[in-house]
Amino acid sequence: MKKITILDIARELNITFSTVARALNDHPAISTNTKALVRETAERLGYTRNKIASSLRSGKTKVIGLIVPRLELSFFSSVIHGIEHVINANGYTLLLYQSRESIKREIKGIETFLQLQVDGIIASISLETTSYKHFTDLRKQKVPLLLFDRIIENADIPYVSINDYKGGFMATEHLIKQGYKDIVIISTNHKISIFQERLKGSIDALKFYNLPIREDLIFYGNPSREFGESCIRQLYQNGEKFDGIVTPEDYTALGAIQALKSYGLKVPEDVGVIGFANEAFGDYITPRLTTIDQQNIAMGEQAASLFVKLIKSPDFYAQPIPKIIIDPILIPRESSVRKS
Amino acid sequence: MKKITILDIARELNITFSTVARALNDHPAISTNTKALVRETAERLGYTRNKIASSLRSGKTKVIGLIVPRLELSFFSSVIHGIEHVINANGYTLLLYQSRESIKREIKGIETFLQLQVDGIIASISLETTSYKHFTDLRKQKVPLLLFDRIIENADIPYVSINDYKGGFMATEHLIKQGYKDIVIISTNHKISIFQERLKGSIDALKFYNLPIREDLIFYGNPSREFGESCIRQLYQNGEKFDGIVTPEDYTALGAIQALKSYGLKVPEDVGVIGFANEAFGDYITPRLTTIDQQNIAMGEQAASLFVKLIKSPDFYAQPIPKIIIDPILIPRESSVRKS
DNA sequence: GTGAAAGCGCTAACAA
DNA sequence: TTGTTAGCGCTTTCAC
Repeated sequence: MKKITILDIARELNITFSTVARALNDHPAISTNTKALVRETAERLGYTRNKIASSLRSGKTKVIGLIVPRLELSFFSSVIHGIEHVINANGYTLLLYQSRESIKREIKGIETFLQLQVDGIIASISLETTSYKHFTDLRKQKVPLLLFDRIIENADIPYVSINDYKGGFMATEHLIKQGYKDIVIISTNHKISIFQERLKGSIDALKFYNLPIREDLIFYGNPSREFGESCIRQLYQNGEKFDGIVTPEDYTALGAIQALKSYGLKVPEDVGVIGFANEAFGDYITPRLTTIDQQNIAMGEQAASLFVKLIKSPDFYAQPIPKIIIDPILIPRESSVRKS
Repeated sequence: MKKITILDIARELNITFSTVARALNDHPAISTNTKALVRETAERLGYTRNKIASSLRSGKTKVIGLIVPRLELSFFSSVIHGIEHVINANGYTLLLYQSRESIKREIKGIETFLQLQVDGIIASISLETTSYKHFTDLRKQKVPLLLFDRIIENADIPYVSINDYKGGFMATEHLIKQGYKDIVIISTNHKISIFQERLKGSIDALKFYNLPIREDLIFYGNPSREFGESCIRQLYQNGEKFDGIVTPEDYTALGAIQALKSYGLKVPEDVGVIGFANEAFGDYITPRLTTIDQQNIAMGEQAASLFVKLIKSPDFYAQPIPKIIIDPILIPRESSVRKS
């Protein structure tokens, strides 16, 4: 079964292939009659437009490359939900690449996307990423790039993210208002801005409420269940007095809760715990995890909408570079709310 | 900054563009010297191969379309992990489309993929899918198609899945062996084979162990947390006697456990619960959820490997159509194991 | 309202 | 070992 092209349709109707092409593209100068005829014949012959050919000619692929660290985080899968929705509605398709938190793979993904002539790239950087050349180069090459969540500040690249500083502040303030006083801050040793901002927010909340900033109650590591557990273990072994835990993301909070339970400490009665990111599992565990929601689907939709809007403008990188900052939302659940 | 093509490299070196093309493709007939020169110049000028042009010419895009119902299920994101790994190692890229359990979107995805001239499609069908024309048509058009997990039987389409019958049997047998006697089977009203097989397995396990098959203890609905809850509610309201719950997937099990807890029933002491699919959250909840693991990453890798192997053969659909059936693995956790 | 013709950047058969 | 040439299927400009 040979593939049908516009030439086959043209032959069938005794017209030229350029008329067919125009008819299929709904060109205004083609008569309604011809259009109908062409469409009917296309349908009958089982024609499928070859987008590769049209992309080569037009220089547009209508494909957008998406780089995410990993799909296993429900945060990213929900953002993708939002992105895909808007992107598809605008006639684009998503090409997916997972960096798996590796800068090497991140670079590889960009390279692949460029070869495939994507119309642009949407990305959230890997935890490992500290050099940004592969992203700033895109700007130089005038390849549309938009970052979300894990963004790069001051790089003249448009982005959509939440106010992580505020998120960190809110989380910590929430624990304070619930009456927790000796608050442990678990942070990370990754340089990416979101975690730095959350930490700043937490520290400022302590200051704001006149609580001491104790360096021995601040932990830096690789955000994960294991790290959450290990922090609690250390606190316990050192006999530290503490009653609140602020974490950089939900998995760390999960590990912390599990470790606390294993030491016979009750959450939230003895220790209050708050996560960050509103991963789906937080609603299922016992106690249900208080966390900060990042409006995932909205973030995805806004990122995609902004991207689509910018890509239509003559210069994607025209100043001023738009940045959308979404408000974080506190989701109070059991892990931090003492029944009085 | 104009895009660099092989012509620019050729001009720079005073050779023809076809020599450049050959050098870049490591053609054996080109001297090592020329190759080095070409590569160096390409690098220096910042050349990026235009895969769209090469695809148009060669008829191969090295892109594989992937259709999954939804990324939010950790099952699918892990399978993708496996698929992406193998696919990338073989020089392919993944184009992603989520059907969101809608047959309409599923058809749309296939259409998009065909227009983009993907080299093949890997898919797991939506819950809604009962007519398979859009898939069997692919076979007619000789477009490589491989299904995984949610497959179509007897359609002469290669697939990779687990032995769902065995999984259903194992799950039910496990409860029986743990001493549960009045076993509720929650199944679905979806026609897709995996759920039908799991149900058959469950029923056969009851038969095998001489337990009665009670139609009033079998539920059919849309697998979800809500459905799990509603089943328990009905059982409770009808005053049914039961002590074991077999579910079609983990979210239904989660809902069941939450409902049981709300009625003051203890899991696993009063009622044993087993899920299916080994979703990530099962390990985090209280009690930890016993489930059936589908070897997600391995399934992805095997699916991708088989696909890559078949696509290299002269006829993707050569008989006999290969089918890989992976063994399910029982993951006993707290929700079904009575401490004696 | 439709036709003619050029060309996007590359691959590959055929020459030399 | 390298050059010449013809397209892949479409978009698009210029004619008429």
